[in-house]
Amino acid sequence: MVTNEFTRESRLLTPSQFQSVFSNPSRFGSSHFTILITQSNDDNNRLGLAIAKKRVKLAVQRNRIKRLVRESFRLNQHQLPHIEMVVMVKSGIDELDNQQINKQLEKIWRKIIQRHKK
RNA sequence: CGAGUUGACCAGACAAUCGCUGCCUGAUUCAUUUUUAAUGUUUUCAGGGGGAGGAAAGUCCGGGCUCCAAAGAGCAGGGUGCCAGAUAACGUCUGGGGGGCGAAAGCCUACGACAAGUGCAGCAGAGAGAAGACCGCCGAUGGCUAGUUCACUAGUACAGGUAAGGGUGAAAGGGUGCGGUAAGAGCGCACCGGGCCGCUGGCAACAGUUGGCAGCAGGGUAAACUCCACCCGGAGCAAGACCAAAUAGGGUUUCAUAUGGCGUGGCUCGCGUUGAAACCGGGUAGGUUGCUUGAGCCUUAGAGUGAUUUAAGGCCUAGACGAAUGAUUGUCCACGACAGAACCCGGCUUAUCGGUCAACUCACCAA
RNA sequence: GUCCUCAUAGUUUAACCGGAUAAAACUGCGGCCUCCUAAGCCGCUGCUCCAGGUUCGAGUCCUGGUGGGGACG
Repeated sequence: MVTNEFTRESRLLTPSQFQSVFSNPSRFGSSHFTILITQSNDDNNRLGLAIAKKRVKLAVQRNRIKRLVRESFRLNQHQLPHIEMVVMVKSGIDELDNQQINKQLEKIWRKIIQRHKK
């Protein structure tokens, strides 16, 4: 049975968890995203978000981006391998609309899946 | 109906699918206790109902709350500034007064005191403060020159007089008119304006005055120092409290007593704390709590011009913590602005697509 | 989230107690000199972050805003 839930177990919660990703990452990117991933220790995928105030000024826009990333991750998580990832953004992303952001994310997921099969 | 003013309210709607969060109910799992059963910082599932704003923002004021001593005395420092009231409090609000703008409704207003003292005003200008003679006017009086009717007249502009006029400047020591004079001048008078004293109205700010007094007055600047009146202790939920890994900072008793060091705004006082020995146990990472029922909202009635307040009845309306309200699709319309709670309230300020309602003013038309 | 600070040529600093032309160095551009470059010399470049207010007068004083920098678990 496949559910599209997004619980606390699918997130990075503590600073130490974030550190483990930052210490040994492989990078993926697009024009407005940078994604760091490492192999997960158990069966869960974990997502962490790092959206700097410097990159996106307004709180409304930051929230919007976080929601879109989570939503996309939620819908695609079962296709991904068991990894821990941190999503970072580049400046200018707040000028994109929802459809453009979703397209970019889907591209990245495909890249990650392909890379992992090799 | 047109132009405008003020106040209040709303902040796309509906449906389907997939998700997030904590609350309630029921079931389930686990743990503990004395078996039936109860409890819960346990696990999972189902159902129900709730889930960002008018500014949540800037952090500009004011409170609550918490710790520092229970927040205390003095100095320093800061704030406010017409009057009265409202309030928990305010730099906010309400009403009133003065001043300004507008045809009106109405709007704006840091608006105490330069007659307590000190300071400032470049350049220009003669002079910038109880002033001043550059041009001008006069030259009565005194001087000089001339005349002769010799106790006078004319001229000169030397002494000097003069604040009317010109000119300088942001600003030049009441205004207009008449009299007056050598020319002038509140020098005198009339009116206007202002001052002091009184009276009347008002709680007061202030207003009025057909009353009296003195010709009239030292202008501006206090968002210059200052004076006067009133107010303010400091930090902040990363405050603080509790449970507690690693590591090694503490409490009690006795002794000691520098008036030092540290803790609290800047200082002084004051207060707390300290150094040694013995005994006993303590608390960073992390977690829990503080955390939402509150100066709360709605309705009705009373008091008040109003801000507001009193009473009765009803309601519970976000509490997250790597941070919840979303995404996709469809339909409709006026095609959706500014923008996201983080301890909580009262304000102010700033950003903002539009829409609805009420009251009032002016103009036009009709009666 | 809370608490502090700063803003002047392209950059780094000045400008007294508010007083009229906002000063200096480096850089940039144009010119002179030189066969060319460097050096040297001359000239140019400003809404004092923005908007109001106080004052006769504001870079300076007051109020509101904008933008940057920093500290605290």
